[in-house]
Amino acid sequence: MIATLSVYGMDDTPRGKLLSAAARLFREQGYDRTTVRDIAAAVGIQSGSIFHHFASKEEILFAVTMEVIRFNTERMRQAVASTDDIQEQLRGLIRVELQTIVGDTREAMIVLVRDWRCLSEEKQKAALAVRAEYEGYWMQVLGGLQAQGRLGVDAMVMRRLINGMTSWTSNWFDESGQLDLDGLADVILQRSVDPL
Amino acid sequence: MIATLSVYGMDDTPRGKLLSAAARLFREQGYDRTTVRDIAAAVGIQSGSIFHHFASKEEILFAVTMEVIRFNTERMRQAVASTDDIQEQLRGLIRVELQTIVGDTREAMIVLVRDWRCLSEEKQKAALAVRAEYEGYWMQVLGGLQAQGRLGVDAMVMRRLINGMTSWTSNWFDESGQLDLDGLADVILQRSVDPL
Amino acid sequence: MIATLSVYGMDDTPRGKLLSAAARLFREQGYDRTTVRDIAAAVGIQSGSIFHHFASKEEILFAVTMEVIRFNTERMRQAVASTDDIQEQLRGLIRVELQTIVGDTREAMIVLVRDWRCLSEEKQKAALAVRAEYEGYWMQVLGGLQAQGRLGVDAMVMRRLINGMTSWTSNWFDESGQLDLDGLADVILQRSVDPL
Amino acid sequence: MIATLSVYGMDDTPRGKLLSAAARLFREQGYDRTTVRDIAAAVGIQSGSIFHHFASKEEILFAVTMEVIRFNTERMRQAVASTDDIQEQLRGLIRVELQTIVGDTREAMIVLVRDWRCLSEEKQKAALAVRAEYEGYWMQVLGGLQAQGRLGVDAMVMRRLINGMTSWTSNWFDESGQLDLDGLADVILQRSVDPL
DNA sequence: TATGAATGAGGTTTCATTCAT
DNA sequence: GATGAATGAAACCTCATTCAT
Repeated sequence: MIATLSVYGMDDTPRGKLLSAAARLFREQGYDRTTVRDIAAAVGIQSGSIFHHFASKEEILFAVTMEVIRFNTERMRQAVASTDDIQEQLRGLIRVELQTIVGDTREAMIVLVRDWRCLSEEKQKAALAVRAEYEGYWMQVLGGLQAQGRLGVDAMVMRRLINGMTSWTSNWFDESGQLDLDGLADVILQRSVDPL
Repeated sequence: MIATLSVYGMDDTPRGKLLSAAARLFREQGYDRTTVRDIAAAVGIQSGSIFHHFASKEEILFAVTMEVIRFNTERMRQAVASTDDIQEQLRGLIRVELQTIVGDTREAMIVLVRDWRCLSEEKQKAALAVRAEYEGYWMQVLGGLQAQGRLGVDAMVMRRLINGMTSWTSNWFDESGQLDLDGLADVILQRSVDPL
Repeated sequence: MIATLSVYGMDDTPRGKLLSAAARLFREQGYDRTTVRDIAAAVGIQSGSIFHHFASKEEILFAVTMEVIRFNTERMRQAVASTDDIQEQLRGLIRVELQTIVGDTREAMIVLVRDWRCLSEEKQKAALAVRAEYEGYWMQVLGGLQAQGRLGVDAMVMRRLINGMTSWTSNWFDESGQLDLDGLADVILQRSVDPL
Repeated sequence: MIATLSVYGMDDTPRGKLLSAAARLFREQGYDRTTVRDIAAAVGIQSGSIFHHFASKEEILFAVTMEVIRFNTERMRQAVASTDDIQEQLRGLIRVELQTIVGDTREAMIVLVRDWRCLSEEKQKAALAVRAEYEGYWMQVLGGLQAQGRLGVDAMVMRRLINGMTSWTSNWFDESGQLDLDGLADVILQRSVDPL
């Protein structure tokens, strides 16, 4: 059910390889502890050559951020579009968000959360603007459920609680464990919405 | 109901003032971006003088980490000891954990989560060892509820979900908003455990 | 009265456009602060393409230097040739030198003085050799006046004083001000030579 | 007659030695071509240590600039104060300016002129503000002579011409030559002012 | 204990130049 | 002739840490 597109822009071009390597290194060591030399070495070029592709180290972080936000927003759009049943829409959103956090965009998502403050305020604003669509899907679905009286709490608060549960999975979830991703999504769904 | 001890070690001594200042700066700027000079300036001494109190910058982070873990573990112990009703014990744990994250130890808790990886593996292990008691209280209570069939999911998984919800509050919770801390604790409790 | 030839070599060819752009940029930013990219961008090509026209960045500076020396030397020759009256010859030299410094070769002349030391010693020597003819005209005329006892000071010293006055005009002279170029030339002449 | 104070701030302190070395290197190689390592090596410290004394390389240039302006302004003040005869005052100004350019502050004066544009606009403004007093002495004296009808040209223009003659001496004057500094000053004076 | 100058390794970035296409 | 990605040396600057005073 989950789309398996490769992340926009993280392709086989020099730029794409740089972004993939950077995302991995940022995740492993943190943005501040990853040197431009590290990134260059990971793709087999000299550190100075990086600056033909990105104006600064921060631009690399920004690019990683934007690519992953755009890519995952598109996934969210698809999840909502795939059904008309609002509860199933929520299940889809949760599944996809879990997928983004423990699956193919895992590296970038961890970076996105942890190194967010390493972006300048300007860049944070730009990223938030794109992120708005992503959150829009959540509010649309949770708002609908709240209107049906099935949430028991404000939609925004519920979004925050779900977001906490999903993002925290990066710290513990083991795909080879007993509980699989869809199972976890179901648990979270069950804790979030009352049955009709 | 929440204990209002001051955090152990973050007292009026030079060392304590250093720790408070460091926790705040680490939270604001991140560990890597906070310089020893920043910390020294915040308490009005020279950067070289810091090394009479701590052997290295990392020792400061470690000390902040350990102080807050010990302090909050003691709070957890009290929360469990304050009642025999297992559901009330869980409510207490949730309340206290929220309190640690948005209340008096907020600075240090954010640092604890975000800058965890800046500690050497050795120090991480040492901190985890102390943290074990903290998590022990949770497993005792959640394990009890699971034994009563009131959890609907593995106790460990539930702990992770709750931990996600509580820790994420640092990103959004506003004490001056409509929902207060106890109200939020109740919402989380309700989502976690089935009534008898 | 002043020749209005365009500077040799600074024509409409790619090489000529490069030289003009370089002279302007060197004047504005200094040789060291002007990048090969700046120059390339100013004429709408890529930086790598510059090296089809010049072997190195320094060769560009050298070419600017040589073009302007040759061009202005020719002007000097004409100024001396245009009259037999020795005082009028000096007036012509002063006028032309002022013209080179505040007029059409202004950019290059400022560069010539200020960024002289950016040329290798070898190139400095080569440029000085060509410059010798230029200074020759001055010495011929001032030497003649000194022989007539109308200088009151050694011809070489007088040449240095005049050169100081003329070259310094790049720092202050405003063509739209009250004093025009010929007027200034007359003032300098008057301060240099005693009447018969 | 010429004061032989050592330049303010260019004393035996680390900072003073740094300034002297920097002035010499800037003069020899130009500001842009002088590296922080060069300066550090010249006084026998590591390059990083420079930044305990100056916040940036540009601050060193600025300090050199300001010290020499202040020092020479004080000399000018003394030159004017030393006599009431206006023509002798002018002789003093010329002598002192020549002294600043070929004598003890030679290094810094050449730098001041040639690398002026390497200062940020902000710093240029700050330096000009201090320089105003220096130029004030010239305008006071030349204005006085103009009022007596002994200048034959606007005082401001005359100041520019003299400034050209004096500053250019850095390119040619040889103290061991036939003409000494006072002799040169007399020549310039003679060319500038008509006798009563 | 406190100071503050010094260290020295290492960070990001710049840039003239090269070269395969 | 032109391109533009890559090089690699070197630039300025940062910063945890040391140590004589």
